[in-house]
Amino acid sequence: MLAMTEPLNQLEVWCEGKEWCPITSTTSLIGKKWHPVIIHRLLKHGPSGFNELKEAVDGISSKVLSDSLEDLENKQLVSREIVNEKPVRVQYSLTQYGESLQPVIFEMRDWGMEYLAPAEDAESSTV
Amino acid sequence: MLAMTEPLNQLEVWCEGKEWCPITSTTSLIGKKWHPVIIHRLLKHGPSGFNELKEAVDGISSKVLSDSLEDLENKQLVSREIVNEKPVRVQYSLTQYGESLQPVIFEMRDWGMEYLAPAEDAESSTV
DNA sequence: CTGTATCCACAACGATACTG
DNA sequence: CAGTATCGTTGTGGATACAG
Repeated sequence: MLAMTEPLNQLEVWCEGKEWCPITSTTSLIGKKWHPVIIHRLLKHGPSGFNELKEAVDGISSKVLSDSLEDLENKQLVSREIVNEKPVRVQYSLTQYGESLQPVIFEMRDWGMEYLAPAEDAESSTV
Repeated sequence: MLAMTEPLNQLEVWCEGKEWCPITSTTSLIGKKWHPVIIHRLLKHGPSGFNELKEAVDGISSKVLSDSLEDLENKQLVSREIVNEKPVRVQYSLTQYGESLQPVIFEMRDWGMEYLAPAEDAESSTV
């Protein structure tokens, strides 16, 4: 009811008619634990260095971040560029393809904000 | 509470300030392989039986579907109701909470539709 | 029809330490 | 700064068979 009404008809065929499923396809790309957070960070702050990401994500280890970035690179969602040789400086950024995920990531974020936010007594903080 | 513009500022704090992250929280709920597809199916077709889901999802085994549904139940996203005793009939449906995920799931689906759809020469299918 | 019981395989994650 | 090397643990999924 949101936007399109026509193109979605195809969906019924693909998704319920088996064989190919847009959702399964999408999760196969961003379904790993840290992928959405990493992508979100890149969406919000633009190109970032390895350690910048490591700080921002919080909780992720070097290895897992490294693995995740490599995976995202293979999937063409993130690009890796060496900016400096001396003190090695690498920059990770979203490809156009990766940026197209913005609506998905933001929707996930917004939902989490609305339904999973830790209890906040802020409203009735007048007490 | 849906259309918020203010609260999002909090996000920067929570998500980049560490500690709590809406995206990580969301993926911890629907981040498993089949969860999004199952939810999507329930969104589109409403309450369904076990085998109905098994058919619809395509590729999922009894065990994994069972495990997934149990997990979704524990997370309060899906409710399980026994409709009939004779020939056992069970019905799975989304809770209100689960239904609230619609924007997220649809966004994933739409993105997949747009960017991952298998090449279609449908345009020139006049043959 | 609606599951459970097993068992196995492998991917994913995490902690720690080390390197250019 | 930007990773890699190990190693171990757990998670997740898949195949098959069986059961209420």
